[in-house]
Formats: sequence, C-alpha cells, structure tokens
Amino acid sequence: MFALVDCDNFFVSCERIFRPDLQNKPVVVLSGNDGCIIARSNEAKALGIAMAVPYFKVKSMSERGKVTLFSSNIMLYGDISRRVMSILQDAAPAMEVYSIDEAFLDFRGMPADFDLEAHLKSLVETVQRGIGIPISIGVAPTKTLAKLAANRAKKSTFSSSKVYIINSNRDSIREILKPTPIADVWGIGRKSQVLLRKNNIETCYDFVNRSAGWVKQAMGITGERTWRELRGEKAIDFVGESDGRQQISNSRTFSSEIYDFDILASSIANFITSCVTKLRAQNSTVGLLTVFIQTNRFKSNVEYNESRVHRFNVESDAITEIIPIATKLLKSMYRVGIGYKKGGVVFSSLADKSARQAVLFDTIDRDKQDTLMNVLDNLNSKFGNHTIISARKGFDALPIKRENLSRCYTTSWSDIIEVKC
DNA sequence: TCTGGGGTCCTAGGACCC
DNA sequence: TCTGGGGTCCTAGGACCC
Repeated sequence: MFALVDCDNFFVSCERIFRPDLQNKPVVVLSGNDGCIIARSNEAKALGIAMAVPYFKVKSMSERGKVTLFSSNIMLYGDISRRVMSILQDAAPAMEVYSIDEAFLDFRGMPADFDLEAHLKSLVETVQRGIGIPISIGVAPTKTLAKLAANRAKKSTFSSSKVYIINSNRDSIREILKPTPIADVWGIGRKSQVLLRKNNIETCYDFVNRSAGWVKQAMGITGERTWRELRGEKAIDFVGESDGRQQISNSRTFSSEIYDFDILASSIANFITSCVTKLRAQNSTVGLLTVFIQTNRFKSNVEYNESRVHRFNVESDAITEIIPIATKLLKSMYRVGIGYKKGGVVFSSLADKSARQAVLFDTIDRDKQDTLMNVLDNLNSKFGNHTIISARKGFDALPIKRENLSRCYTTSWSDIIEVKC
C-alpha cells in the first residue's frame, strides 16, 4: 500500500505556528510580490475566497479585519517542510517527497499483522505535537487512489481521524469511485474535464467503465495510466531517492514595467545567481540556458514574449561564465521603448558534474574557474549569501513587494521568537 | 493602480543517419 | 524512367501539478 501525507493548508499552518491567535480564523498567504492568493485556511475558503485570486480583490476584506494576510515567507515554509519530512522519513521504509507539503510513503511488503492505520494515526499526532502542522493521510494500492483518499481524510464527513484507507479489493474501490467527480482526480486537468464531460463522463465510475482503448485514444498514455490507477492497478512508479532536479528555473513578475536594459540585465543576473546556487548544491552542470522576457499579459496592446537559448559546448556551473552569456542573449531580444513585466531564466539539460567530459579546444581553464567558484561559495556560506556577487547582479535593483511578511522565526537569529515572562 | 513561480512528463515534427 | 524506410536525437509546446 501507498500512503500520501498532505499538510493541511500548509503555508497558512506555518504562519499559525507562531500566531496561535489565528487558529480558527480566516487567513491567506500571498504569492511573491503580493500578487495573488496561494494558500487559504478553511475559514478563508468558507468566505468564498478562491485560489489564485489577485490580491487587490481581497485587500478590502483584510482592511475591514475579516481576513489576515501574509506575504510568502518561503524561507520559513522550506524550513518547516524539512522538519516535517524528516519525521515522515522515519515512519516508513521508503519516502518520495512530492512537493513542499506532500510526500508519498511506501508500505509495500509490510508483515500481515502490521497495523498500518494505528501507525498512521500516531504519525498524525507526532507531527502535530512536534511541529504544530496538521496533516491528513490517504492510503490505497495506487498513488492516484491515495491522493483521492487523502482528500477524503481532510473532510470530516468522511473521516474524523485524518487517516482514510481505500482497501485493495475491487468492490470497496468501486464504492469510492461511484460518487467522486472526475475533476477531483490527480492528473485530470481542465482540458481533460471538458473532453470527458463532452463524452458524458462525470464521475470516476463513469470513467473506469470506458474501455482502455477509448481512454488511450482520447487522452494518450497519461490518461490511460490514470485510468488503470483508478481501477487499482499500479501504473505510476514510486520514485525512491530523488536524483536531483531535471530543470532549474527562476523568474519574476516585476512590480512595475521595466524599460531600462541595465535594470533588466541586473535582474536576469539575479535569476542566474539563484539558479547557479541550486545547481551547485546538487552537483550538476547546465547544458542549456534559456532567457525570456515578457510584456504584461493582461494588457491588450503590444504583446512581446521572447526567449533565447544557448547550448553550452562544455556544461558549466560557473556564474562568471553564465551571466555574460545570459546578458548577450538578453541584448539580442531587448527592444527600446518596450516595458517588460516579467523575466526569467531556465537551466535544462542538467548533467552530473563529475561526468563532465574534457573537450579539445576548450577555451576556458576549467580548473581555474572551479577554484574561483569554490572560493565564492565558501565566502558566501561563511559571511552570508550576498557577500560577494557578480558586478552585473548589482544591489537591490528590484525590491520585491512584501508588505505583510512574517518573521523568519526558524532560520534567522535576529527574528527568533521572543518569550515574555 | 494591482493578476505567482517552480516543476514534471509526453508528443509531434524536423534533422540527420545509414 | 526509377527516388526507401526505419531509427534516434532534439526541440517546442501542451497539459498538468502544487
């Protein structure tokens, strides 16, 4: 059996750890730049606040004191996530971290007398008491069914214990599928919903009763996989240890439109710096670099979305090499007089650094470059992240809008929580 | 006035090879 | 005159997820 552990309203729950007075009150968390809503407490959902709603639509509610807003505090959420995951890790033979607030646990091959339900109920307690984060757990023979089970675990109408189990036998799976709307299924997005509705498929039960051939023809092999998983047949693998990301990217919507090349170039350099940090942390090199800039997509006048790609002859992880290339790419698509609202970079074709091949006629001294990068890494880890940065990166070129930021309680000494006695 | 960011996987079509 | 076909790799774009 597989278990899916899901933290309830994760970002909101993180904020509540340090603001227990907000328990049972409407709370939302905003995206970067305070753009739109990315997490809601149950009370906020009950007020009718939808996901991804732009900030200005709820601003007045917060001013009237109806709902409490937070800017995202990603440092804090990442740290809390690591703590939760480390408890989960010890609770199962294998774990796959699926996102910042979700993980699959693999309980296949447990002895027949193992009481999984009791074990998971106590896990819910442990995480709540140890970290202060409420979690829900769904258990089923496939990952897709485990996702459905976790949704039920969250709802008190189905579960009072926050653990919901779907057994492997056919009839009990069938009972679950009958009333469940197909739109609730992991892997069925907007496009597929439209297609299925056109074919009179409303529930999971309608869906699994179609033939495999029909599903494959209409929805491709991903659709067929979902179909098999819903019938209780494992079609999506459990991925044990993750071997690092396939792709690393960084992008931002700017708080206002940018016309100036140097400011644009300095934010691109910022994106590169952040990607390189992640790249080096997983000991990879980048083979393909994409730089893109876009105008405001909510304005109907000129639309200008451009991207440029650079393929490295020798994969690189050196900021000193990548930033000038990115700047050149930017220069080739930049137009005077256009206001850019968003920009970003994508690193793909990542490779293992130790596997880098020496290339004849390589114009760069790789050993020297590595030495320099290592010095930079060491200085930055010793004295703080922005001690030494590339000149192009600049300082504070674009302050991010975060008007309702909570403190970095767990990752920054100056923000550590104070206790009044 | 104000509208997120970071990912994965799959597919179709072009280039190229023998 | 007659003008293949299969395999692989790459890339852009779509769909989906949290």
